[in-house]
This record gives sequence, structure tokens and C-alpha cells, in this order.
Amino acid sequence: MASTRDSDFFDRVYRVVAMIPYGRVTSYGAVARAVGSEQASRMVGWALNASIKSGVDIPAHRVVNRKGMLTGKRHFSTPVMMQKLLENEGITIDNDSVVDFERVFWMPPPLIEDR
DNA sequence: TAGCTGACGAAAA
DNA sequence: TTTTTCGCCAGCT
Repeated sequence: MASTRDSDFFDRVYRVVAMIPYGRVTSYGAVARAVGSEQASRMVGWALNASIKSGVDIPAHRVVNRKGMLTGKRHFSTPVMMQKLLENEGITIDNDSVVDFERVFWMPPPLIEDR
């Protein structure tokens, strides 16, 4: 029943990030909004960080801040890893920022408590 | 146990 | 227009 909120916030973030399409990016705020806590944008990044440490395989590199800046690249194995992954998907990065950000931006739908 | 930090965002001054 | 402050929630020390 309804309820998948065993892990609460983090689990929701994982799910939203996991559904980001290939070659697309989204922002922390957008994810936060999708999970129901628009103001908790800080936690989104923190959740991704925790996910990496937890071994959860999610495209965290597709999540950038509101400006399209790769602020979270420093948390990856290497600072260039995030940019490299994005470029590998056809996204152009310039000065640690996503070029045509609004064009590749993907707005996550409201998370439906499935399961 | 209690307090600080942290991958952001938006509003106010 | 730019800079600063507050809010958010959970994990870590």
C-alpha cells in the first residue's frame, strides 16, 4: 500500500533521478519539487551523494544546479568525470556549465507513489 | 545527545 | 544590480 516511503526523501530522489532520460539533465530544485519538497533542494544533492556511497547506480551526473552548472562534479571519482559523462551523451559543457541548458533540461513529473 | 555540514534556491536588502 | 540570509531535511562527527 501505498507506501513506499520507507526511505522517505532519499528513496524518492533516487527514483526521480533514475528516470532521467539519456542525453537530458535536470536541476536539483526540479527534483526537489518532484519529490514534494521544493524547498529542500539542498537535500537532493545530499541524497545523490549518499546514493553514490551506498552504491546505488543512478545518473547523478545528469543533475545540475539551477544555472546548469556542474556543481556536484567534485563529488565524483574525478572532477572531470561528470563532464565527460555528459559530453558522452551529446551534451556540450563549457566552463563547467551545460550549453543550451534549457534545451536539454528535462522536467521531472510529480513522483507518483507507485508500489 | 546535540550541533554542524552540505551537490541549492529564492527572496530580501 | 549584486550580495547576503533564511529555509529545507537528513547524515555525520
